[in-house]
Amino acid sequence: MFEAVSPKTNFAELEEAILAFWAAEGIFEKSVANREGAPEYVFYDGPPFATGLPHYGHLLAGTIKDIVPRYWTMQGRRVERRFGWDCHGLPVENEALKDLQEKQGLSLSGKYDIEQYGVDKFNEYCRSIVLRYTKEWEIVVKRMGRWVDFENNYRTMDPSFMESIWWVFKQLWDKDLVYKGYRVMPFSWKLSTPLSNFEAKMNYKDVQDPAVTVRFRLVDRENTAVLAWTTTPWTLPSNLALAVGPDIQYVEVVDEEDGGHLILAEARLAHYRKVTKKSLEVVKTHEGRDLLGSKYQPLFDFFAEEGDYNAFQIIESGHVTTKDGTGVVHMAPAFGEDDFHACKAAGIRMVDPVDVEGKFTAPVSDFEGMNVKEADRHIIRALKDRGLLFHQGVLNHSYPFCWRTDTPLIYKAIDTWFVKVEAIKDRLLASNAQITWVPEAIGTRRFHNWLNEARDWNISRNRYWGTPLPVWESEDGSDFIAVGSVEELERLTGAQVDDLHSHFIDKLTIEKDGKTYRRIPEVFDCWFESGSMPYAQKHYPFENKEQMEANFPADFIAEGLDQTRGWFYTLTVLSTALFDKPAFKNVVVNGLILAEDGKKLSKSKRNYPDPMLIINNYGADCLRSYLINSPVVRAEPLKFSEKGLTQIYRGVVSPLWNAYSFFVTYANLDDYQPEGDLTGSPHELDRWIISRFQSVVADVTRHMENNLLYNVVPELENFVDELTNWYIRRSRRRFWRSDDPTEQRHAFNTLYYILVNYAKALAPLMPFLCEAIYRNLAMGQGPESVHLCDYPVADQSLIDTVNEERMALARRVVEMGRSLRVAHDLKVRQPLAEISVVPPQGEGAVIDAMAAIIKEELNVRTVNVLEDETTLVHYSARPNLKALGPRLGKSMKVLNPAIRGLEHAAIQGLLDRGSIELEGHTLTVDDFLIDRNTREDRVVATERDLTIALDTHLTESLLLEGEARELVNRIQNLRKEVGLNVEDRIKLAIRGEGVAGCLAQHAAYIQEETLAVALNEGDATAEAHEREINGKKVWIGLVKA
RNA sequence: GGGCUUAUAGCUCAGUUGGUUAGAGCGCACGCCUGAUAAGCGUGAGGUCCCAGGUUCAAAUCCUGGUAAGCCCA
Repeated sequence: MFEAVSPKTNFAELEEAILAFWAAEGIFEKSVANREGAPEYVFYDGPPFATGLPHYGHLLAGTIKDIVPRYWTMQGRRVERRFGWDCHGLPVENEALKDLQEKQGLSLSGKYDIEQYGVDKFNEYCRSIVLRYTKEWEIVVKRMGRWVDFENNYRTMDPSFMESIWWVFKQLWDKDLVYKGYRVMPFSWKLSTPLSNFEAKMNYKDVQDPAVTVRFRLVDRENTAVLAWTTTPWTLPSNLALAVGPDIQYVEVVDEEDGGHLILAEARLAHYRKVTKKSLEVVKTHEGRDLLGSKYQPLFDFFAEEGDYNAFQIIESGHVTTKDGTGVVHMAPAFGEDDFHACKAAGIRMVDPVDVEGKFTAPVSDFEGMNVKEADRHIIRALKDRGLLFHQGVLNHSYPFCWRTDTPLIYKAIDTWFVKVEAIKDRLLASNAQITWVPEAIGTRRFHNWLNEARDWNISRNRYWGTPLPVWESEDGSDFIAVGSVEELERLTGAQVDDLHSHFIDKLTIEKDGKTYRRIPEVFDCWFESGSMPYAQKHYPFENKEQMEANFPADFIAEGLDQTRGWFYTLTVLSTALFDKPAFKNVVVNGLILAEDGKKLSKSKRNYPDPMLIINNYGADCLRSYLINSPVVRAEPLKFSEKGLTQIYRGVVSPLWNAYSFFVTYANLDDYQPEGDLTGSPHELDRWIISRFQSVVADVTRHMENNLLYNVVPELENFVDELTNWYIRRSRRRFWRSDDPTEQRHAFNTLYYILVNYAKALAPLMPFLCEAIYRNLAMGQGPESVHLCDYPVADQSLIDTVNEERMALARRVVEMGRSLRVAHDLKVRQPLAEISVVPPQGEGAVIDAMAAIIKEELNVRTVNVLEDETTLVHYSARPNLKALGPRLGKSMKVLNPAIRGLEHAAIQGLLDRGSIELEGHTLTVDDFLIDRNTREDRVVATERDLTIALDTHLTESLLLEGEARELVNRIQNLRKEVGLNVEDRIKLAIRGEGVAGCLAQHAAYIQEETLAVALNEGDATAEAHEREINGKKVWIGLVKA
């Protein structure tokens, strides 16, 4: 006996019971251990931050990361799955700062505050909070059915992980792929720290800033100046160049005030005439490129010596526009990213006279110690006094402010360590070419373009909680030592090292050749850390050397689209730099999950349902299937909708479960045991569903091999429909009538085979339901879990194409028949004498073979195969373009209307003779598409090569039979109304106009269908119910026998 | 501003190498249901394939240029 299965099972409870079973029996561990010695299928898990709770995006990625490894496990591979945590970085530091504020009232903001609080205390605080949500993560991830090892997880803050990062860095160092440079970044002088671009975007304000237009006097032109405009006057003392656009038109105008000549963009002239109320007459025009190389006098002489190093000349920059200003841009390379790059290209050195608190330093002696913003007005005054100020105005604009302190940000060059990505660009592209991307365009276009335009990678951060850069700098700044392991550090410093965080190692100094080396202050970008994951999770090369090398690169990873610039990139850069290989061979990229209204998921707006609520309502299997059956698996956005879940539930989960419940119910009634050859039934329907199932297995296997997960669910929906709404519905009686035990056994064997193997095929996608079905049906035979089984293989010998085609034709006839009945208001309960079928060429025998099914489905007495259809239809013709087009080309222009104009008789002639002459061409039947058009006086339907007609003439006999069926229907409804069980026997009484004739013919049929042991005998009239049949009244009474 | 993606029925989406009358589900309308399932079954209506050009005998499909939305970068 199988365990009874209710069609109304609570799936959430069922899933939890299965989770308990997996945990108790260690099924996940067994699924890995069972494949010991088998070829590995290598999976890398991208580490999330545990500073927040998991959302749908994580659940989706987790589902993909579960389905694929489960599939390959069943295909015989050993798949190790370790969870990882991203522990370092700014998000953690910010969380810590917030926490310290809330819990201890400490308002630490910026470099000095943190250093005063103590980097050791701060880092340890970060360490203490970084894993605080891991328990919640584990609960949700497990509840989704994801199998992943949380115990042997990796953490980017583990000493072993950090040591491998050092090793990776040292490799790059030794390959000369690391250098120190500058980068212009948003900078908070209040916090004395650079901010990320992301942080800089967090607090924009509308403010008024001074907008000054300044004269830069040319050296070799008497009384001529170039005008440049800026909203940051404090950067003018650091000016080292002016930039123009080579293709921009410039004009030279006369300033009537002093007769001097001024140069500015033509497009900006009108603006300046307006604001200065001067006529500024044009005396000359210049192309931007003609101005390149012109020397000018520096505004101030603080950095006059830079003139010897290419400064104070006009250079070009692609960023110059004529939207505002003068079309000439003042360049202070320390304070603008575009300035920095343009000056670097022109060979100009950088000067930075502003300290970390935003104050001018000694070289700018006039303003030394003054905050830059405060200095603005003093600088303007100085320029005015010296006649260099052309115009002074005010600009309203949106400007970034520090999100922590609300002070204006400045842009400032800071020391930065880079990896030379540009130098290895070709190798990166070569690595990418070895990766299979789903969807393909991400790899061939998006990622390819990104690599192609890659700039050197800034790997250092001026923060605290991270893996320190293992670089020690000599006191005079002339020499660096890079350290690649703990052992090396211990050897160089003589100290014992247990923890690599900065508060443990920064005090260690290295003495070499009489010089003292101290560690530089920077820590790694956390992307460098996660990009080192393939090596660091194994503590490579300090441990697991052979194991790691044998299993690199990964077979598979799966992450979101945002990782194109994140993990996908850093993995690829490091693996290519180190080993000239990609870090992964296959990747599935998922898109963004949005709320139902198309907006971003937002906790505060509550525009999406809580994941745990969804899981409890629909089950994790349903959620998994929904997520996987959506555009999000092709890297497009998904609007999360509960309706979509209902659809999966109704379309796949519920019918599958009901089919299973149906099987168990009847199998138990007849004490069925699977025995013998389960696929040996000769029955048409059995062979059909078994054949269809092989195709499904073959298709799903193909999709899984290619990681095309989004193709899987539609395949299943279609099969479930075929299984329940055709196979089971058509086979129902075979399961409950045991007059032919062999026939019944075939039916049970078939359905048993389908369910067990379907459970196996679906197990990676719906691990819970499949486990439940498998465990009940297997009855202790075979492995204890479906996930320990091998994946089913499509058996080609069971595929019967002829059978499938026959069934498809029969289903088409039935569908068209139903459509005809509805269109002509002929209800199915009324039997009809005959259906005439004009089958496609040569398919007459098929219709004969399928006649029984057609008769029953359409309630007709006979199926008549017609060879000549012309009594039912008349013809029209269209050209078969696929055949004619390539052959006749342009002639189609005349042939097309000629063919469409052919009359019925002409087409009939074509069909008889096989060819026709038209417009000078000889055309055969294959060159045409013949349409059959129904004649309006007949009940005829036609569709492509198939035509059917219903004989609607109702004889007395047909009417009586129809009446009998109506009676059965009313009686069955009554049985339900009075609360009888399906197996209860009844005594029946029927009275009414003209029912006598019907009863005389069909009493036995009525009794059999309604389980009536007596008809119109004895006491059954007591409770007579009035009903109507075809406009006539009948009275029906029934009592339980 | 740049790169990529998307645009097909009221909604969510399929649509193969260019080929004829472009499909599904939901929703809607009508009908059906006691022997698994009302979270069911059947039938039907519903389309300017974003716009404009181009290539071609033939374009939802290929090309060019727009428009709109999304993601990433600046």
